[in-house]
Amino acid sequence: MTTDLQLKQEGLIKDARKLVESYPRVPITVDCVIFGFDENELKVLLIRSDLELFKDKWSLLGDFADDNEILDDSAYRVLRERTGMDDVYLEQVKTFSKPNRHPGGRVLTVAYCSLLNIEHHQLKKMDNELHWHSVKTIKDMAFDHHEILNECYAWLQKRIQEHPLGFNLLPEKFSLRELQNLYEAILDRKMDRRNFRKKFFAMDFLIDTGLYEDDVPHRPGKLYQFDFKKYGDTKKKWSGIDF
Amino acid sequence: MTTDLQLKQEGLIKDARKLVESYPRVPITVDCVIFGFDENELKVLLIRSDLELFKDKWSLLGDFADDNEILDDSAYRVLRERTGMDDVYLEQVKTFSKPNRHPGGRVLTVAYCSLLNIEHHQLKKMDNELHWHSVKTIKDMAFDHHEILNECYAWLQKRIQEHPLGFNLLPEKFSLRELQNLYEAILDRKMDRRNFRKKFFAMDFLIDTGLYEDDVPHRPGKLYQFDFKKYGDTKKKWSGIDF
DNA sequence: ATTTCAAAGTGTTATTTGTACACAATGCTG
DNA sequence: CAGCATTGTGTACAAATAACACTTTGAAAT
Repeated sequence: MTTDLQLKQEGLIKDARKLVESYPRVPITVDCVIFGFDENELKVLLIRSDLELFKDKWSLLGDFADDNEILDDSAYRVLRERTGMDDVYLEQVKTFSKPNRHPGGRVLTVAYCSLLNIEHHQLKKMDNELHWHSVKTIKDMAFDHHEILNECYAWLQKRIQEHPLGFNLLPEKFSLRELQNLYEAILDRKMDRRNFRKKFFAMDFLIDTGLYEDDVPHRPGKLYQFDFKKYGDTKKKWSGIDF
Repeated sequence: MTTDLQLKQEGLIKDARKLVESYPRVPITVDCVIFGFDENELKVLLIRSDLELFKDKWSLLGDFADDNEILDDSAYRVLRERTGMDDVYLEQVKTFSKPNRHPGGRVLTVAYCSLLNIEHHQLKKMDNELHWHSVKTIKDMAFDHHEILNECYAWLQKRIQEHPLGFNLLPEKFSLRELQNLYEAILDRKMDRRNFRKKFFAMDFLIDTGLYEDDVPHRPGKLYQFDFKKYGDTKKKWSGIDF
């Protein structure tokens, strides 16, 4: 049964469609800034540009958005396809729209920031086009990807002081030294060991596993886990890392 | 003179263009969440939806992006066209991409947050389609605009504690009471008057104009200006409003 | 003129948080 | 079993925050 109202609705939707179709369209990509932590350095996962024009340059992991795909899903898809990992921390950071940022014409890209544990990620798909680069020294990036990286890095520095993101970059069990090394690498400054410990213990989100490091040539440190559940449940304030 | 190298370059660019052209395209809009402050309330400037389908709903100020326009410029254009104002605070907040967020088909929108002084803005263009609404009570918004508003409001709450944005919402000269009312309205909580003053004076960015309020039925307060120059020059830390 | 009112303006104290700093305990190595 | 490197811990001082009350001022009402 088709009522007048339904007919009218359909007409209005057709109008809306006509309006939308009268405007220019732009190809959309997502680019993922995938951070990892290894050898006490913050790393970013890059791929050799697949554009012949940029054949000596490194590129963020990205792809064109599929039709009717919400962009968060596009970004998860890129991660899955490239790293084989599924439950990775991911967050939208910023959209880049300079008309000439892509040599093939206007392409708008939405940058996502992602954090993963390098070791856990088995690199099944780690062909020789993919490499981890030190964030501090990487040069020669394709497109405007260096600008995107810088924005995401700045975003991360700010974000990690407000939320417990860092644990996504560490193994499930970690020592306090590893945790501090991570913070020092990301924030690019030294912190006092005693105050660092005090701060984290005061937050009360670290679970003592009862285990110890076993591959160090000195007194081994305790291993902890981050209590994601408690953090999620209590919504207790993450008191911020300021040092 | 055309060298081989130039020819090759042109070939590569053509390839790149072909690649880009093989992907789907999406219409892009910008939507501006324009905040104002009036009657001790945070307001947002909305327009009656121009879509017949949403004729009883309110819409953010937005427009489709022009060809080859960087989106920041699109947003400034929207502001200029709608409010007649040119030097308005504006910042990109987030991109929204749900495939069904627009009834006329997929439209991606980039949300911008903007702060302006309601009184200063002469509303030359203030036809009766435009209205200031209380952020706390507004309902019946078109598209996913309520979601966008909420994200921008949350963004503002966070941002105003880290940067001196609030002054964009006030007249050039303002009393401390007005400033505090602004913070209380945005952060939605009461603050201690003495500590508030102490904090702002300690930052040392308030210029005493020597003038006083003159339209109040009680002891008039001093009027201050925010020292944008000093703030910009010194990059001195904005110590944050926590109360 | 005097009183009343409402908000401006001001300081102190207690508490919490941040910072600086040093020494004993442990487990591995040779 | 001595030496080494790193873990683990506590205290004192400084700075920031939070709580709190009284005096001053100018306009309005009487």
